Amino acid sequence: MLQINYIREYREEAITKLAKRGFDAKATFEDIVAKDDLRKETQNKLDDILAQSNQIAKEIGAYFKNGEKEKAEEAKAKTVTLKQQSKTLSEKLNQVSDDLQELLIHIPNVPNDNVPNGKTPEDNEVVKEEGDIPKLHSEALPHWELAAKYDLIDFELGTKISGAGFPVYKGKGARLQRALINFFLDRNTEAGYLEVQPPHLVNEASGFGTGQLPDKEGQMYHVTGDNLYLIPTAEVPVTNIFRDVIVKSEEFPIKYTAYTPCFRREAGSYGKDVRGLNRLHQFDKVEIVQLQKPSDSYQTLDEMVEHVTELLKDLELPFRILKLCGGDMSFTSALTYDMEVYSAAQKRWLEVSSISNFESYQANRLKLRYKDENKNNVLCHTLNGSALALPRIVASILENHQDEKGIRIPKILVPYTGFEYIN
RNA sequence: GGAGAGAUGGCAGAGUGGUCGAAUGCGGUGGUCUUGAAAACCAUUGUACAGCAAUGUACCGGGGGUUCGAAUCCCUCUCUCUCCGCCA
Repeated sequence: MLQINYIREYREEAITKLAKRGFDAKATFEDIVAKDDLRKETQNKLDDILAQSNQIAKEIGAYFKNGEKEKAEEAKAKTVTLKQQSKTLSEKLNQVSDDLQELLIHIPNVPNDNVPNGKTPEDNEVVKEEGDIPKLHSEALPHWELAAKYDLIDFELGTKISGAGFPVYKGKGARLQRALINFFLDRNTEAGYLEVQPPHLVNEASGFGTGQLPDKEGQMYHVTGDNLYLIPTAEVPVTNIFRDVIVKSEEFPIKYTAYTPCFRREAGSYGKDVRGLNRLHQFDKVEIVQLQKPSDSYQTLDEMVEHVTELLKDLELPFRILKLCGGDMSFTSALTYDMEVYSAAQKRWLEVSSISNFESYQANRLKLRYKDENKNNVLCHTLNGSALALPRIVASILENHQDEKGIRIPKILVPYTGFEYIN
């Protein structure tokens, strides 16, 4: 959520920047400023009435104490109008504040200046491409066939138990998953991230804090009996650790990592996008989250990209880094890098990480602040990224590392899997 | 699931209708003392909105009500704890 003072101060600039993501903010901003003016005006009037009421109440107290009953009754009479006025004004204030909030939460984050122009994924900017795309032998298979051939993943079994998009990992397939989780967590903690295990179901306030609610309600599984949501990413519970918190500036950078399953309804997806491991309703992901001082957050973003880059290199996967264009960025992000691995049998790039700086957008919803040098409370910047999402990594390992004998496990993972080959 | 108790500032914990944004203790910050530290002593120490400021207003789990006046009384919701039951 943007800060009202930011909108007031940088209105034209913000309109221009938001246009980059195809959002026309002009009319909304006008409404917002007008509503905010009205809010201030109403608040001032109300404060004035309340001040008068408080004054009279004090006087009445004093009269009673001195036994001056008539005077007290006289004063009481004066409060009748004030009471009526304060009631009307506070109702109006509530209404105006609600309206204002409603307008504010539907404005996406302002893109950073470095965000490329564009509307669709084709407009994303490739900033780096690394690793060799393997030349597969003639019998090479896509990962869903490899998974069946070596009995690593049973999609039909998952469908029986739950439905499409809920695979069952078996044997070396399950072991590979566990190896990846441990590898990622080890590397993240070595890089200074604190490992946490957060809840997998969150309440409404948490969903609101990171921006999933109210707009993306349909993306999450909703447990209506208890009004809880299954997390679509560990970003939600981990970032919400800091909801309503004022951190000390010397605590920066605050770095957390968590492994969680992620649950996504993915309504409307179809075709090759959902084949095999490409898009699932439940998948595993290790997430990294950082809180930073505004002045340092972009340096932190670069560091996070670098960290994930190292993971991909160590997994011996060809990958590329995209800087997302305005039209392809998520609602809450100011700048996002996507990391994609190449899946050689499918001949497609698969997104395995999305690393974003939300600047103060989430922090404003979360009321997450820090005390600066002048002891003012200032909104933090929040960042997060996948390090990494498992299924597409698995898909890419299976496809890229297949040969006539089977599937070779990347060297770095062998200590975790306990085997070098799947065959 | 049944019965009961409770929710107050960073923490602990007073406060049952007026002078309470809230005693006291701990913690934090600044200072005095000290070669330095500890101890002791003194001072200070919540958040938000409006305002250049003085200051005003709001906040004692959330929402509503009674009253001239609510942390305090009433209603309601949420959460926590204790005991019993069940159970990984």
